[in-house]
Amino acid sequence: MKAPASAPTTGSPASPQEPRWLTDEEQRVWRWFMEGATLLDDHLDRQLQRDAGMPHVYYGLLVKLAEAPRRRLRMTELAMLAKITRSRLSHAIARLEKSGWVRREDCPDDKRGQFAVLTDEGLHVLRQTAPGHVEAVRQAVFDRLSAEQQKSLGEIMRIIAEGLQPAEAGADLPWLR
Amino acid sequence: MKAPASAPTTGSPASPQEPRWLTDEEQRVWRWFMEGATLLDDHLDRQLQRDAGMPHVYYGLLVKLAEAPRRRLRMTELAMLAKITRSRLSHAIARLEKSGWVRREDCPDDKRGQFAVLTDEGLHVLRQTAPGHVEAVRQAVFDRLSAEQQKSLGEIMRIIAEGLQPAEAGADLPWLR
DNA sequence: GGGCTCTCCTTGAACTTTAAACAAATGGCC
DNA sequence: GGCCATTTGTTTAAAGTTCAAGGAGAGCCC
Repeated sequence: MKAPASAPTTGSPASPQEPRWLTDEEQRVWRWFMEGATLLDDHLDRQLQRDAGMPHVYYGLLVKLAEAPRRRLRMTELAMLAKITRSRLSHAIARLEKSGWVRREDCPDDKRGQFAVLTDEGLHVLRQTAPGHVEAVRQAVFDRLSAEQQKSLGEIMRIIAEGLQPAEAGADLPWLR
Repeated sequence: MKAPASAPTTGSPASPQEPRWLTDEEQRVWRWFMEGATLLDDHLDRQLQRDAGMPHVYYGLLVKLAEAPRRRLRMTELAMLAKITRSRLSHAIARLEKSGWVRREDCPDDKRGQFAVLTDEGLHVLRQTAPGHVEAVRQAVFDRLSAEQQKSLGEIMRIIAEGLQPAEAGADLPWLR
């Protein structure tokens, strides 16, 4: 799907080395993966845009804040938890601030630092929209999979995720993971 | 992760019905899913942006065109295959046209219609960059999963994808799926 | 303290995506 | 033929994301 099918099997490897093409079976897996992931993310994005007035990623930010100690997190910490760049987070928080769901606060210890703080209004939106969102996730994913499949899915995605975590990520931030 | 943990189990269902919250275990699965999918897509996006000068979705469009009969597809057909809106496709093709990798062609049968055609140059870029891309996919996914896991992953994602396919999609387009 | 490097976060421009509105062509129906 | 709903693809503007650059404070070494 994403790449030409199996390889024209060669004898000795050439200089740039014969690419390890995907087999037909691997291609099928890969195609379903991309298709499922795309459709799911688009679906949840539309659901949240409609019901909560924000994209999926922004919703995820509010959730992280809601779970944090005083409903607040340092920008860098939030960025790492949400797996997005600080730049993207800056823009996102600016938008959420404009919507009144998050406010910024200076960090007393470090004058460079900023906290993103979930406002009462933000918490309210989250409470209002969480049920609908969980239901959407359930209908799209959990309702359709057996207990075994759910377990597999978790393991598989954990493996993939951990493989892509920049090795040093969080190594020096003990309070992460 | 995406939603508060398990439910304050109620006796009788309330009016808007007690939300079917995710259990802790489901939450873990869901968190790894989102995290893995996000990291993987970002990773491949960066890989292709760096090596091919285009985002992952655009690369996917070139692949679809390369696999199509005369390296060409109607806009609507391509949009359905790639699971994107026609609007998005219009913009994408405009960009790819500017890069010289795709050209538009009028449809003789239907004056509204347009074909997107993969140019020789486009095919060349694809050939150049496919090996690197497959390798990236392999390293991030297939090299890390057992045969069993690969099979599970395919099945699971197929189930999710098919559940989200608008039911009528392609029903009237027999040449699709 | 002075100088150096690194970290924290923001900014602006370029690019991509979304959503809504639209023109043109088709196809069916009378 | 004439009308009307639908399909096809594009366009516009607003929203979101990426990339490279930069200001400002912290940390360290002398």
